[in-house]
Amino acid sequence: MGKSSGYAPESGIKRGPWTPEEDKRLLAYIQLHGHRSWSSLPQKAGLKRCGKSCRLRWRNYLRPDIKRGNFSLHEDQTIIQLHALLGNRWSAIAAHLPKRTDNEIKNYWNAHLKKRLAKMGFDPVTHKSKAAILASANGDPKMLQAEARFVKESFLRMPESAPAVSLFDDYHQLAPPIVPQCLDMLEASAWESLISMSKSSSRSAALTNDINGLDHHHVHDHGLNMNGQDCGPNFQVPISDQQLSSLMGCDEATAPSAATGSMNINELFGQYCGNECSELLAVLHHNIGFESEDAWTSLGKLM
DNA sequence: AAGTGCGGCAACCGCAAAAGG
DNA sequence: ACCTTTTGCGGTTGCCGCACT
Repeated sequence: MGKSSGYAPESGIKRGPWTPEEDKRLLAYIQLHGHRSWSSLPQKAGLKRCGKSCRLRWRNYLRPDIKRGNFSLHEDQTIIQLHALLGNRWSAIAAHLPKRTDNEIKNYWNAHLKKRLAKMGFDPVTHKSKAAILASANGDPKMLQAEARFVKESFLRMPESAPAVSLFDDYHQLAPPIVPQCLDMLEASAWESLISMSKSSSRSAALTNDINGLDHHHVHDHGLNMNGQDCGPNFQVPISDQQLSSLMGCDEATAPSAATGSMNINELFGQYCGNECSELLAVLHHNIGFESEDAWTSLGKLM
């Protein structure tokens, strides 16, 4: 494993996978003496490893307070949120996920979450929808304006659900004073797409001004219909088959039909996320907080 | 059953920051 | 204040096992 494995006779230092015997020795030594100096530890413990390797093995595998195995939905959510805030600062992210190592989180991100976000049409680096990035690249002033407003709103938003451990104890030390208590990029990206889609709809031209005047909190809290009127959580958004197909990145012919020209918001998320993202849909459900279970039941049928 | 391709994960490397002399 | 050593972090690599042909 690793870049170079096996025994390096010239230095007497062993590399590669750890054997159970080595694990046992390392564990026994640390339990007895602690690990004050990794550089001298291998010799004292009778291991033909470098201190760095011993430290890594302890940190990522042998430590007693390590949870291994599948990540929970809540952990997924926390990682995505923290990554949106902190980027690839795995140790900082791991600090907020008890019993998970930075290495494990990094691997999990690269192997699973990154791909899942990409599949949903979000850029895993910026956590923005690819449609918005494209519009930004094209310099669409309306989109840029909307995006700026959206980011601002996201940052000013107060939390509805706390992450596994309060991340802002540390975060306050790194960031300017005005920071979000909980920035949910998933939600933000989803609403961003939704709003920009509504704004670009030919059928909703008359609404554009109305929607321009609304932020996603308003939408979240009240919902709005095609006329920009509050109408509860089951509000409809205008969407054409063409828009839906472009959103989903497939042919109009193969995309699910929007049929009536407007979709229930929950159905829209179902279409948008695809049928393979039930977990993320559940996260969205949790964060966005729709009260209508019926809508989510119908969404379940979609999947 | 054997071969091949791919994804997941453990472990390594290089660099930077912190600590110690 | 400077140099050396140690520790910590993020990126990358390569083995292993599973799925597919």
